[in-house]
Amino acid sequence: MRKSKEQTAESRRRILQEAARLYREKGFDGVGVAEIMDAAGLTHGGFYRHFSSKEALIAEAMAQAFADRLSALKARDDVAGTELLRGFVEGYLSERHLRAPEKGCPVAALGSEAAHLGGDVAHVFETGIDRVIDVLAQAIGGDTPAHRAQALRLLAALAGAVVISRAVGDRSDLRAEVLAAVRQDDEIAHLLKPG
Amino acid sequence: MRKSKEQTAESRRRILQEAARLYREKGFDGVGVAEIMDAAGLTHGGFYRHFSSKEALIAEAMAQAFADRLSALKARDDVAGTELLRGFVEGYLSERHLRAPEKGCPVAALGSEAAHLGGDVAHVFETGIDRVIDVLAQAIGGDTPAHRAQALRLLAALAGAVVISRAVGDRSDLRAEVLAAVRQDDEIAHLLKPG
DNA sequence: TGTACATCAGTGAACGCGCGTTCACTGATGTAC
DNA sequence: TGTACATCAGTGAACGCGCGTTCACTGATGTAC
Repeated sequence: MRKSKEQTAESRRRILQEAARLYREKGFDGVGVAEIMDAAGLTHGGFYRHFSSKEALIAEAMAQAFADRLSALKARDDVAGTELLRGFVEGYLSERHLRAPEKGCPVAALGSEAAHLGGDVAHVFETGIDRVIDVLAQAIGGDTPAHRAQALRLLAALAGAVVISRAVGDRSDLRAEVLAAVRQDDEIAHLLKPG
Repeated sequence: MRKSKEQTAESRRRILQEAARLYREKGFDGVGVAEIMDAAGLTHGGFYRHFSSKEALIAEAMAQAFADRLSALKARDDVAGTELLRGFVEGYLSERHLRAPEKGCPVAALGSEAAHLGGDVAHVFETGIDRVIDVLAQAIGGDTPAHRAQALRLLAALAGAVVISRAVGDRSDLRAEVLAAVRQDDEIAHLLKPG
């Protein structure tokens, strides 16, 4: 039953993609190796041909999740920085993002759980967040400390708002209230203005 | 071995206090019922004399965590609103808070995990956050929608910054960078000004 | 190019372990007379 | 106030279950000649 190099690489890709999706949806402790392998169309026994442990998979899956987000951002390379920022903020604060963490921001979906892992996972979050901040700072005005600071304020406010929104549940008045409040922030409202 | 009503109530209090502490430190899936009972000085078998399930304990322990935070805030009833706010923000963004999630904000410590539980836990988070926002809005200027909005922006920015800081690990340059960036936010910097 | 053999991706059963939960039991507390 | 009995907080062993991980095995792929 040995598979070709291409098929092996393809299996690995599917495992990472399903892991990146399922972890964001259910949390690191909410998904087992078997469920991920099943979603990838494999049996759980073969897992250790690809990864040395569940924690190693988590680190690589999070790198995948950040890479996906970055390439989605950079795919809009043609549009102006202000357009990119507006799309990012609108998407981040959208009902769709709240309801689909499995396709969304790893920080909002898994930030507080990642803190318990440390090691490689912390490093992946550090690198991933740093690159997102780079892209956002560039879109705001350039790679200066002041623009990076504004990008970090933006990400913190958005991630905090989404964490709160998801924690209180979808039938809470607080959800709409916190989303509206963050939209009204001076710096963020400025990014959302058309033109 | 039956205990008096007072001792029973005292046991319940200890279980809730240890649960509130350990969950914030290690996450809901990172602590078992046995570890909490042990920390409370009991054996695990007696757990179900006090709570119907682990999830019921989580809900009550989170209510306890929010109540503790609120009473710490309200204990400073004598000081002016601006002093209360400055103390809250300084404490939230302090290295001590980053390093001691077990005594800190439940949103920053457990927000993304709470989203997976829903039900009673979501309701506890909703109520707890709502009350914190009430106190902060009062300290900012009163119970108006605009002041509540500012309080929500503040909590979102602080929680987001702490989630990011803890996720990237304590040896990351990003940690200091995000904390400094949030401190420089216009609304927050205004709260931090003395006088 | 063809053959013989080593490699190794994937299977499915099995492992030990810790988890949430249950249970029979103990004996001090609370209650009814 | 004292006595007899019911209650029930807490103990410690046991339960079933799902988890991460290991392993013997299969057979197609890759490699060496």
